[in-house]
Amino acid sequence: MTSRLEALCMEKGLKMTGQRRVISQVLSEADDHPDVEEVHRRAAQIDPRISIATVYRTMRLLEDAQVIERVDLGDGRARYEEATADHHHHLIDTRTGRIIEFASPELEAMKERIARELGYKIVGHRLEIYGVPLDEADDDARDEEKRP
Amino acid sequence: MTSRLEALCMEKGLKMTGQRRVISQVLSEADDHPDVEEVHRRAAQIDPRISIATVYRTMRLLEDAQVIERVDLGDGRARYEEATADHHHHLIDTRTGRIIEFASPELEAMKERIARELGYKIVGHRLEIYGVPLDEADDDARDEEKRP
DNA sequence: CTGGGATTGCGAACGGTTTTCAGTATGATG
DNA sequence: CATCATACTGAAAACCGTTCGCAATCCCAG
Ligand SMILES: [Mn+2]
Ligand SMILES: [Mn+2]
Ligand SMILES: [Zn+2]
Ligand SMILES: [Zn+2]
Repeated sequence: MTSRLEALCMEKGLKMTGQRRVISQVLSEADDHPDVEEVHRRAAQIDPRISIATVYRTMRLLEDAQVIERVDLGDGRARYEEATADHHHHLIDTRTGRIIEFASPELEAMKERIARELGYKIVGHRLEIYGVPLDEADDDARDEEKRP
Repeated sequence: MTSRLEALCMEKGLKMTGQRRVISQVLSEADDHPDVEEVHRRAAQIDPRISIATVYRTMRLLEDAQVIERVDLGDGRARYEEATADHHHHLIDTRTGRIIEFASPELEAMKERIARELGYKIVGHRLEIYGVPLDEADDDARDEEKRP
């Protein structure tokens, strides 16, 4: 069956090759934020003769076509997720690497207001929060108390 | 004369070499967000035999010592600025590359609240806004009207 | 002054990404 | 359904910012 992303690609008039079909499927089934190597790993499980170069090329193609979005989480590599109607940001658990998505209309509005006050119209923005679970953060505080 | 950053380095007990003095001076005099190559270019004007490897090493040293801060503006390389008491973010003019600094306690508070609601304590965060001047943005809008 | 650990310059190595190029597959056309 | 121009692919090389290994040099506590 054709995946969500494959359908989207056809709508956009992209030439559908076997490789693109496989990569589209992988990305449609993903509910995380895989990097290129991870996409390649998953794609290779479906068709082992897909090269990493093709994955790189396809990710760029899909990004330019606005089918997927690049996510920069501060580790050296690009991560990706399916493009969605609803905009969101990421909170990264620095202990586990777990990624929590969140959206905040108030925050978006505030950001918009700040730009306007500076005389600018926003064309893009980036926000990530790095954090540790509140209970484990307590542990940290206790640790520091013991070593002043 | 010893630069602000050189004094700071000595306070922190870092061994002061000629190269570190020059790089400290360059960074003290900078009021922008230079990348490593730019710092090297400026340092080489003072002492042409400073190598880029030493600049890389020194930037990391100063960053670890919290004397400077790394700024990630989304172009592939690391940029730096003197560490200041007051935290701020950057609005990048995508037309000119100009960087405007701004701070917003409300925004920081909101971000803090969002993390708390998700059960997290913030240990770091990143926010950049990319924009175009409001008047030029008007031009864009007009352009699009003419080509619907 | 001096000795020895820290620092430097150079070039090689690195990791993620892009490009080159010759061979292959796609899908529009007849 | 066969043909064919064209776009795409795999493999390897190039790229780019950054780090590393090593021998030579420098700092500074004694
Ligand atoms: Mn996401
Ligand atoms: Mn700044
Ligand atoms: Zn947002
Ligand atoms: Zn902030």
